[in-house]
Amino acid sequence: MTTPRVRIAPSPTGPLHIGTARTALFNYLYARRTGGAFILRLEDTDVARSTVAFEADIIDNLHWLGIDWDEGPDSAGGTDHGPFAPYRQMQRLDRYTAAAEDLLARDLAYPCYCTPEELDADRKAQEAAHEAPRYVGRCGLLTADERAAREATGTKGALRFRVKPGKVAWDDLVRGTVEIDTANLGGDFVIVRSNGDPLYHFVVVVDDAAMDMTDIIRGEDHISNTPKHILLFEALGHAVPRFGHLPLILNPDRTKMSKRKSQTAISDYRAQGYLPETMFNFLAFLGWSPGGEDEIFSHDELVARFDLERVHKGGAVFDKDRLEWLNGQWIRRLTPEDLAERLLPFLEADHAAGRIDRVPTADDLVPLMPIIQERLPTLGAIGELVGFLWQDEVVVDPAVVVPKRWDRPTTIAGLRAARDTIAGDTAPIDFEAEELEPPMRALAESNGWKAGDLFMAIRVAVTGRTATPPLFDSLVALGRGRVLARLDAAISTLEHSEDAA
RNA sequence: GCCCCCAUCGUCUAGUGGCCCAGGACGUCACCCUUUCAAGGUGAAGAUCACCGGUUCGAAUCCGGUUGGGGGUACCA
Repeated sequence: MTTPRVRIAPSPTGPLHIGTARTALFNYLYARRTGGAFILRLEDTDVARSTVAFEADIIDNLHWLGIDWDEGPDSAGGTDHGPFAPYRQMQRLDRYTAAAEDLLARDLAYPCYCTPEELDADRKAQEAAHEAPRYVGRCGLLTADERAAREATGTKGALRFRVKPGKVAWDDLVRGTVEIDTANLGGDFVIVRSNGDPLYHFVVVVDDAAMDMTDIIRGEDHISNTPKHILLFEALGHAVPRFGHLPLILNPDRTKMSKRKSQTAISDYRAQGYLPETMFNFLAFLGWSPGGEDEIFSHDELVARFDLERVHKGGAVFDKDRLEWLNGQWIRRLTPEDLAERLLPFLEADHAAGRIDRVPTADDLVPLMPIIQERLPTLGAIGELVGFLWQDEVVVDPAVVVPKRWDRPTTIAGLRAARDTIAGDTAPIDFEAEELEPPMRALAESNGWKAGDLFMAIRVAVTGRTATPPLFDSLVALGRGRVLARLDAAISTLEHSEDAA
């Protein structure tokens, strides 16, 4: 058996899509598992919609996920490496032209001069007769003289591939035998536009043949295109590769995952603080599972276990809740240093957006990791969790700072007592969590307060919010000076908000 | 319409003829832990394996049909 050669061939007409990433991942995993080659090829023939920015997004995010390739473009707009370079279709146009001329010369394809109006009329007639829309083959019968006459008038024809009657079957890598009658292909299909641009079905096969692909692993939405591709491989005189069709990734309503109904750009997940480890792990489990009950697998473990035979046939809904849970699992597996490092860009973004007033260093962050690591669903949630640490001042809502069981005067008294205790007026204390807690509990007890109420009042006064990491760790992180200042500010706010109480 | 694919808890899935009146995970609920929020622990609810017929001593697993869902039907990719 020859070494497998597989590829992912995205169009740079949009950012890296979840579905494309999953297909890339399965191909990558298959190549790495079998010792084969994984190739990236850019299908940029849709010039109007392709951009280098999208090219960069695709390459960058594929790398971010931990996927690399043996042949293909190294960077957006850069050079390609590999024995079959170039790997960008716009740089391979001469090959499509040559292949098209070859098919034309062998009468496996013919020029079609039908106008859009004629084609439209055909379609309408078929629709009225309740027939499947198909090209009627009008131009397939033209003689050489008739063609010459058309050309003489300056009419440029599109090139149509002759679909031969019969059935095309293949042994799908994930579904077993699939058989389709070519009568259902819609007639002879266009492979080169009248303006000379080669079309998808044609270029994909010319390239897959030229690049010696052995296995075409792609989405289920390509099943009905496969007969066309097989016919083209045969016409080109090339061995037909194996095909494997992956189940679709679905929106919650079970339709094909789309930008309209779901978040589909990998870059968006990245921007929200999902780890590449999470995405790699999660995507691998969409339509595949290793069989056991473990669900958390690293890149290397996945490479070691991946098996095309265990790929499912049914579509899989993209479950964001599950993604978030998995991200939490991966975040908790990071070392404090690593987590702190990865958090920095998100803090910078919060700073740029004005949500925090200064950005801590990684060294500032590391000691905080024990109290935030298990509370972070995504890296992007850092500001929401402990942004109060880097804000110059917090807004305290008088209605929120008063605990449910307390009234305004009690809250003022409680905050004052806490302030004095921390300030050391009544009893000097070291500013460490273990040293802070006992005197505060004693304070609550001597006043007949529930410790939880006192703590909540302090929490809101100092952080502006009701949900935070453990109170005393938060106070220590803030520092004595700022804690005192915020307590004073909160007390003052309360004193001047009689009606709110 | 036509062609094709698919079908186990709400979701991701285990299961390849007996170990399954179906196991795990997410989510949900309850309890424990607890200064809040998480995390963690324990437990619960949740699937007559879409339905109907067959094959078999025995079917979620094999076969046929039905229903449902999805995909495709371009001079898009």
